[in-house]
Amino acid sequence: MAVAPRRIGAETSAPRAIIVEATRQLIAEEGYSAVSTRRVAARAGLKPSLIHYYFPTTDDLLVEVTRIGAEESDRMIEDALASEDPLRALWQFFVDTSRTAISLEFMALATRRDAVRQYMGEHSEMMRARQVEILRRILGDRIDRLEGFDPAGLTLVLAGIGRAIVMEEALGVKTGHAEAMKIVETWLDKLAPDQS
Amino acid sequence: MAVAPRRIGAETSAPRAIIVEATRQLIAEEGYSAVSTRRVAARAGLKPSLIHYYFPTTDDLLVEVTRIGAEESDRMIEDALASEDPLRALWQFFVDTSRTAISLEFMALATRRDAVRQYMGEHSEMMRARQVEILRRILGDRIDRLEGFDPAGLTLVLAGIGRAIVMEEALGVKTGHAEAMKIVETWLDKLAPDQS
Amino acid sequence: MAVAPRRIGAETSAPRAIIVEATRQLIAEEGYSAVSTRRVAARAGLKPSLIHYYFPTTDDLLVEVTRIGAEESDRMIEDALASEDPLRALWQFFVDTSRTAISLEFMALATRRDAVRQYMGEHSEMMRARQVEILRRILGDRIDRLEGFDPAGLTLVLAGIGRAIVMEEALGVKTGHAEAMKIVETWLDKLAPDQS
Amino acid sequence: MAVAPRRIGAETSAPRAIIVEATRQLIAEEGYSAVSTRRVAARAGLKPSLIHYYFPTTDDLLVEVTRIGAEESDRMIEDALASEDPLRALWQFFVDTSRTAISLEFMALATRRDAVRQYMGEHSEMMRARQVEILRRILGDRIDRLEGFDPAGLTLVLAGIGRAIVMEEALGVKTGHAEAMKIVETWLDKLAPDQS
DNA sequence: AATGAATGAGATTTCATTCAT
DNA sequence: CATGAATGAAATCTCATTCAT
Repeated sequence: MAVAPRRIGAETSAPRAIIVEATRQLIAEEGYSAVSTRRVAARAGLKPSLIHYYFPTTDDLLVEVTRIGAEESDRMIEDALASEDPLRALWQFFVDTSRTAISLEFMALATRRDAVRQYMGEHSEMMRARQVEILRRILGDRIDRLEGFDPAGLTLVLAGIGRAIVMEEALGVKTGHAEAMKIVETWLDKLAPDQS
Repeated sequence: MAVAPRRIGAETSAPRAIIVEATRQLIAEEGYSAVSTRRVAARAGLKPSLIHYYFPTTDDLLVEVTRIGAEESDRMIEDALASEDPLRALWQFFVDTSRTAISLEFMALATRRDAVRQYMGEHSEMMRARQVEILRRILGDRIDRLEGFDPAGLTLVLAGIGRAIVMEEALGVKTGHAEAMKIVETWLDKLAPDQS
Repeated sequence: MAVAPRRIGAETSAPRAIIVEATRQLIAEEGYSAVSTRRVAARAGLKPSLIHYYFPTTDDLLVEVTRIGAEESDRMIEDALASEDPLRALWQFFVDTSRTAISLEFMALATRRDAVRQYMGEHSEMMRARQVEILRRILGDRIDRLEGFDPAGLTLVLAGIGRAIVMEEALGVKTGHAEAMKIVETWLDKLAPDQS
Repeated sequence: MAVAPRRIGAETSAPRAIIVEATRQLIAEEGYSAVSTRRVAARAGLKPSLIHYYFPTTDDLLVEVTRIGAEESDRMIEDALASEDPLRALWQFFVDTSRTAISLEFMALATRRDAVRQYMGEHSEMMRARQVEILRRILGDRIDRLEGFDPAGLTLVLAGIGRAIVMEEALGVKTGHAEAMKIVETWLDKLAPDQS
């Protein structure tokens, strides 16, 4: 866990966890711009000063929340990759509305905060590599059933389509969603393990 | 255009256009959260009060910038659809870094501002429908060369993949980009008009 | 009518009357602090600049509205004094909720605006004298039926009690209202003309 | 006192008391509309930000000043009711220019601020009831010396006449004041305890 | 007779951060 | 380990008024 060396409060201290969770909720419900010392304190039921005691700057807090969120995503992706039909499970993860919505917030946040961007970049690269590694092993030659496809391209393609669907749903856009999902299903069927 | 009847100042008035352009630049360079009376005024070289004279609320300004940006996108998409290889041109548009980056900002903005979200939703739906209409006519039976594909799904798939590539590039992520582009190129080749 | 010599728009011009009426409504509904160039213009359906064209300063407008309101009160008081039972009619006027509420606004306004205070003072003094003159003539010796009473004191007493009742009603206070009205009725009965 | 649980700073903290007192003076001298962060800070000799540290919203400050002012009135009324000639002492309180002037300001304030109106309404009702209770006990049957009078009506009548006199004095109106005071004196004489 | 443009001032509120205890 | 106090900066918005046309 040795990630942030200059952390002050003990990593397992209750207030610290409460603050991080309150911030996560705030971002999920009102967007990253709603994150402020006061708002977080109010939601956590703690004094504003305590937020700064645990997280000297707002950036520190945002990076930590990003890190915790990323770790949760990691676990979900690992679970997906370890399931019976890893590719289909991965796709389910990519179109999971609640997860993707907050992950888009983190992405928007990354464009504003250098510290967050750097963490997100490194972590995304790492997770992409991890997915590719697993998929390459699991899919093996089956990937050739889709002309021009490669595991690395496939993960990006699925992630991009999933995110687009979730993003557009939030805007009320519907045209093309069912059709896009059908296209993806065609691929998943072709690559499914039981398809001998 | 007959959009905002209570608009102050002619649509072509110099300060109005200057304000909108300054705001667009600000969003492109520093994100939508950088938009504030002072920042816009400073960049536009105008007095802060004048911003509110033309745009009573920040929402009014943001909606206008969104509208102007959407109109520019419309023109680019129409140009793409009217070109020799419409699908490839559309794809070029979707991976155009400068355009997509700011469009992602508008999307993030939409999650925070009701007025922007509504406009974005309606406009996106409209443009999606327009693309589908044109592609359906242009591609005709050629769409069957790609198993499971349909024009409506195709536009979403291309847009999603394009956006993902641009977004990840901003984070410094590279794995899978070349491979994803190769997958798309395979489709574009198959659907290209000259491939009789 | 020769009241304000430096008036610009013709006194009978339509916009002028519309502005004054809009301001009166604004004061009645939202209090004098709601009076501003913009708010008045919005309610009158006119351009903000036009308000300043007719009333160079906000004070000019407020004094005019005060004047018009006072003139209306004058007419109502004159009607009361000319009626069959002038004293009872006067009392009815003093407890008329809608009239008294706005008159209290004018009073609050008077404490803030010198021009309004001066006008209000002079006008109140004049109307008090007018009421005393009429009551003295009408009541004659009947005033002696109330020990220690005098027409001048009587008008102030009735006005004060009426205003207190209206003011307190606005606050939701009820205790003593019915009893106070009963006290006043005792006086009115004693002084009534038909009581030979 | 246990009124505002979320109050920042001890009730006796120096800056807090200074702010409240500065606000009270401001209201007394220039009216409630003169109350603003800047004005209060300037008069209190404190930084504007500190005002909002102690009173997050202007309403919070106004309600507090109203509450403090009401408490002072309470004490004065209790003193009056405990004196030798309670009714005369009460009347002295009602025509005390400095007290009544600011109390009229609070009343005007109540029409604009919901929080103040509610507090004022509840408090006025309570104090009226308190006065009635004491007067009923003290006056006993003597109240019958005034035809049609009742303790509840009497307090309202005295308060209304007193307020009217103070209010009109501020406008420079004089007619009827001496006469009205004479009427009240007649009542006070009749109800005085020593008149056996 | 009317109006659009412009602007300096100020109101209200929120914020991140520092510091002393 | 925690917190109350304090503050400079800025965000959003409203306002009265002036001026040129």
